[in-house]
Amino acid sequence: MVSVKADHFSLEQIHMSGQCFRMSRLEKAGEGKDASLTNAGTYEVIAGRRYLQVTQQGEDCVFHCSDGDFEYFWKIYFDLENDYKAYISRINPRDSYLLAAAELGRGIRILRQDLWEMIVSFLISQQNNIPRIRRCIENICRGYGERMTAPGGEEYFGFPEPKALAGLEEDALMGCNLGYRSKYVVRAARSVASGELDLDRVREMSCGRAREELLKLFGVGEKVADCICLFALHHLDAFPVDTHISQALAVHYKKGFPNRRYRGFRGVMQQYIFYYELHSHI
DNA sequence: GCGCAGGTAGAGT
DNA sequence: ACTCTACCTGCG
Repeated sequence: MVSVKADHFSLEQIHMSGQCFRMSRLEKAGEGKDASLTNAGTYEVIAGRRYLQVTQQGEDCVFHCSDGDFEYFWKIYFDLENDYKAYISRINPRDSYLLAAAELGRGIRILRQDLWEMIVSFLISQQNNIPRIRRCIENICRGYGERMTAPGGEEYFGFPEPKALAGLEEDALMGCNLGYRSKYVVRAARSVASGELDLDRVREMSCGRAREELLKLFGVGEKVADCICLFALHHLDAFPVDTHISQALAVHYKKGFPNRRYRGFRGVMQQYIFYYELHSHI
């Protein structure tokens, strides 16, 4: 168990920001509606083959893991060392829209998630909704991932390795409710398993080169490539434009988003806008 | 029943 | 270089 003070950090907001599809609030007796009001709760997070329970009450976070796992994995995963207040302070004081978005989502962090898992997750995300994306990924893990037991005894499924999916028929994952995205995932698994796409090399690449490389995958377009760059490779300048962002830009940034001003951390601003568009709606 | 949900590939101008 | 459309599925 590791206890830390985490100022302006919110598991709930990270959960609701829709960047991580294997994070869920654990329903415990006695934690009803009140819990969300005080920003308190316990979440279960599965990342690749790892499992974590983490509890937050206000600024106090308790990670239910060893010191080593916290220091060398989860602290990095949650980007706890990064100063997001510094990003927010760079917002144009006259941009009331972005100020409001950042204020609402100030507890968001850009996670450092597994590359392969993000490739699959965002292949599935296209023309889809978040609840179903979660179900699709859970189905894939249950069907093809390894059954694991956490130190605390919890049973869960790790995310399947490329090898485990590469041998499937292209439409096999329709059984996991992926629909037409099945062939995208199977073909991506083949590309990685065959070495055609070297994930370790992609990790070493610049944002632009990584994006270029990811775009070669069947089913990966600009938006999905940007999501992978942002949520797996932690290229904070990546700025995925989906339907929500596109609409927000059309309303609030008719002259275009101020890319110059936010260069280097545009992806953080993207998340504030995305979160705001999804969760501030009246 | 119909449109939409964190888009993309492929065909047609 | 654009614009248009089909595409699985489930929820309002």
